[in-house]
Order: sequence, then C-alpha cells, then structure tokens
Amino acid sequence: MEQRIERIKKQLHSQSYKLTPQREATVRVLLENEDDHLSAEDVYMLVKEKYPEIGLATVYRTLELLTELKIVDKINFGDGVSRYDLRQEGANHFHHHLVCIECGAVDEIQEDLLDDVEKVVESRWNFQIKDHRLTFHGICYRCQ
Amino acid sequence: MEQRIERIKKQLHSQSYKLTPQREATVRVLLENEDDHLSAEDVYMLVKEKYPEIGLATVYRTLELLTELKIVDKINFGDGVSRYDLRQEGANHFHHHLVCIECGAVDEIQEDLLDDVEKVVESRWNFQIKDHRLTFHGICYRCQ
DNA sequence: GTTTATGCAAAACATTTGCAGCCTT
DNA sequence: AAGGCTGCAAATGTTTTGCATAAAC
Repeated sequence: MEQRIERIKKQLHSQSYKLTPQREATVRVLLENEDDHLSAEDVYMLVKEKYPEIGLATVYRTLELLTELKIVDKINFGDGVSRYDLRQEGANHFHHHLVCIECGAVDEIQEDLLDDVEKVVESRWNFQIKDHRLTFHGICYRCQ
Repeated sequence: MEQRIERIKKQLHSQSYKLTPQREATVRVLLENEDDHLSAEDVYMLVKEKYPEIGLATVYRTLELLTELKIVDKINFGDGVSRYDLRQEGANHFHHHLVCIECGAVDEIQEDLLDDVEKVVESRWNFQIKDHRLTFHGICYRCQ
C-alpha cells in the first residue's frame, strides 16, 4: 500500500504534478476499494470520512488527472455515471468486466483474453490497438 | 428500407406499441445514418428536418423503446453522451467498434470475434453471457 | 512571488418526468 | 370515453468551470 502510494507519487512528480493531501486521500480510497467500481460521488463520500473539507470538484479533478496518467481507467456501464477503476500495476491492458443483469454485481477478469482477437483486428482491419474495453452482460454465478 | 420499416412496425405491434409518425421519422433517420453513431441530440436535429414539430423528449422516449426491443443498441464511448446504433437484422450479438484516438472516427466490425472467448468465460467464470460490448481504442488505417 | 491546487457556488449538459392536450379507436 | 402518445417546460443528476483564497515551491 505505502509502496504503491510512493510509486504513484513518483509518477505524478515525473509529470510535475504534486501528491497533495487531497490527492493522496483520494488515491487511498481507490486502493482500499480496489475491487469496487466507484463513481465520483462514491469516492467523494469515502474520502470525506477521512478528509471532510474536501470538495467534490477536487475529487473530479483528481480522478481526471489519474485517468490521464493511466493510473485509473474511467468506465461507463450504461447507468448514467462514470466509474473509476485502478489499473493493475504493470498491466498494459485494461481488464475485462462481467456485469450481472440480475443483481448488478460487477466482477473483473484480470487475465487478458483478447490477445488472439487483437492480432486479427490489427492485421485484418489495419488498426493499431492502444487499449480496449470489453464487458459482458449476463447472469453471474451467484444468481443462476 | 421500406421492408425494414415494415418489419420494425410489426415488431412494435407485437408488443402493442404503435409506429406513430414521430417514431417512424426517428427510425428512418437511424436507417439513413446506419454507419454513424448518433447521439439523441444528433437524431433530434436530423428528425427535425423532416418533422419540425417533434420534441426532444419524444426522441429520447423512442430511442429508449427501440433499445428495449433490441432494435438499437445504446453505447457510450466515454464522451458524455449515449449513442444509438441499429442492430443488424438477425444479429444475436452486438457488433464491435474501433475508435480512432487521432481523428475520432468510429468503425464497426460486424463479424463476431468473441465466440471462443465467450466459451472460456462461460465455463471458467460460470457466467451466462447475454450480451457484450467490445471497443478497441487506437489508430485507424487512415491516420497511420 | 509565481505557480499550482483547492473549495465553493454557479453553470453547463444530458436525460427524465409531470402534465395537459391530442390523436386513434 | 379511454388509452396510448406527444410537446413543452420543469426537474433531476452528473460533471465542469470561474474565481478568490490558500498552499507549495
């Protein structure tokens, strides 16, 4: 955890951004809820517990910054809000998601299942892939 | 075109919805711009050319209805708006997208490249897939 | 001291909803 | 007369922006 914060701090510094207390509190919330898919509002509520003076705008600005630095990925599951998902350290692809249409749970697939598909797309469509988004909608093991 | 409208009309009737002039005008805009990925506002502007009295709320309600009937798919590429994409007739999967990060173009892949991946997900994660969303972000052939 | 970041409030958007009136049967 | 459907305006919910203040370098 601390090491991970340290590395994020370096990443910010390398682009001449600072890890302010507000930003650190926000990052900690993301780290502590790595399995969830928090909206900006969710993050705001959780950060406020430790840092009550923080403003919602700061949270939005921090999440935008982290997205830009590819520390988090911004994703939208079709309900009106954006959600923010920490990237695995060293991962060069965004992980996949399983969204249950019964209970709303969102599970993650960390494994990259798209290697073969991407080779086909790159050669057949002559498209140079930089990133991807793959989400399955269906019924999770709990709801079956 | 006319036959396609006719089939959509039947599909609506089978669920006891009507194909009103407003709905028909909206469907026509979608058919005429099948290659694009129009937002509700885009659709509204285009429908207004032929049917100036239409209201934006009606367009939203029609798009929602068409989504429910799986005539269109609602998709979000990460800019703040939902886009609406006609499903290929008879297609049982939603097609894939290539979004160019240089020029913003969105190309479609009609072929289903996910058959193998879905088999793995269904058995390994015990997840019953009903639908999927796959988007690649990268550089299109035009921008290379 | 100049830049960078923050908090608040207001603004900007996208989307949804309430409701009175309008068709169609 | 009843139902579904529409247009308008208002309401809602999310995200962004302007600005004055505060913190960091």
